[in-house]
Amino acid sequence: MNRLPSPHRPRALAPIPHVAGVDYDVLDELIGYTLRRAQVAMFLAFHEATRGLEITPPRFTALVIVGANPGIGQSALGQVLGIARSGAMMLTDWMEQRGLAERHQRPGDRRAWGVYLTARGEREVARMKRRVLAEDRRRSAKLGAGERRRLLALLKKLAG
Amino acid sequence: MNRLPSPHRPRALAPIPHVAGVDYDVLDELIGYTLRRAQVAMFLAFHEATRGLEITPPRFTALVIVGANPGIGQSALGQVLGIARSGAMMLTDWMEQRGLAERHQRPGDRRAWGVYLTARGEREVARMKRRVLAEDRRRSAKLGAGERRRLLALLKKLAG
DNA sequence: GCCGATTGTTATAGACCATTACAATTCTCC
DNA sequence: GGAGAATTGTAATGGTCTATAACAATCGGC
Repeated sequence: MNRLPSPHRPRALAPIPHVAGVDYDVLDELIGYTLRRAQVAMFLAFHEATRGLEITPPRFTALVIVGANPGIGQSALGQVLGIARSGAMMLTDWMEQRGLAERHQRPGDRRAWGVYLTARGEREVARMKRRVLAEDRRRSAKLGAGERRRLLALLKKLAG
Repeated sequence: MNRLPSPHRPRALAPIPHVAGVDYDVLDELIGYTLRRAQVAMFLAFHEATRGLEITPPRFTALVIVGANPGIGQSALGQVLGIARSGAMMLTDWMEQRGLAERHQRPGDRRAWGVYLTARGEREVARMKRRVLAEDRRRSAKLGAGERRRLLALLKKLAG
């Protein structure tokens, strides 16, 4: 089996299969279940693209958001990620320890810190974005370009 | 905030929002990210449908699979769910403790047990299925019937 | 009949994340 | 202008989920 260097192991190393001879009953009519199977499949694409990088989807998302919104506060970061403030803080700690981001005082407010990518962070995030996007496209190449666009639109409509 | 009776708490109580004024950069072009947002949204539908039932998506899936495939072994169950055998066993323990399923010897093989729904399990699972399906449809009603079908097809094609 | 594979099981450990509480600071509004 | 409410980041704690590893019993192929 495909072992990983213990920390930062993904939850699933293999896609959720559709086992032959098994009756899936109502599951195949549920958007929720089908969504999850597709998500696991695409998670593998992400894992492939970031192999050896000690990164996870939340970390990647945090890096991209900080890169595109320099000086964002940790509460706002948590809100965007859909996690609690304490979780956003741990992500920020991680980014800082890796030298990818820094906290800087913000002039207006002495409570809020404001997170910024470092120069090295900018470089690495740009590289990651290229790789993740390429792999996401490659893995979803089972769909044609039109289908891919339509899927994105449907998903966004669903997520509101 | 919306508190729940400590055990069996869902991971996310609120949808992942699209915060106004925030630049999402490449995220909005990633199937993986968009998929996750949609999945969280639909998870809330599930949570709504099973409120007060001490159930989770893996538990529900296990119950449905056992119901539709009586006598399935725990290894096969784990494979269908995409989890390790040990996890399938704990799910089976849970179903048994709740009186929803039972392990029975299977004639051919004295290693494998074979899981079956109890009469009460049959009843409860039927009820759950109705509720979950109804809520899944309700929550995805933002899409028209045709869009919903197309989304299902695209997701299945993606998950392979 | 023996060796490898498979099944269920148990124990352990780690990742992830929410909750709670706290101090510092800012905001509200009278 | 001042008191109380709200917000920010932080730290400590705990719970849930699930994989990993090791084990005994059993089966299958040769």
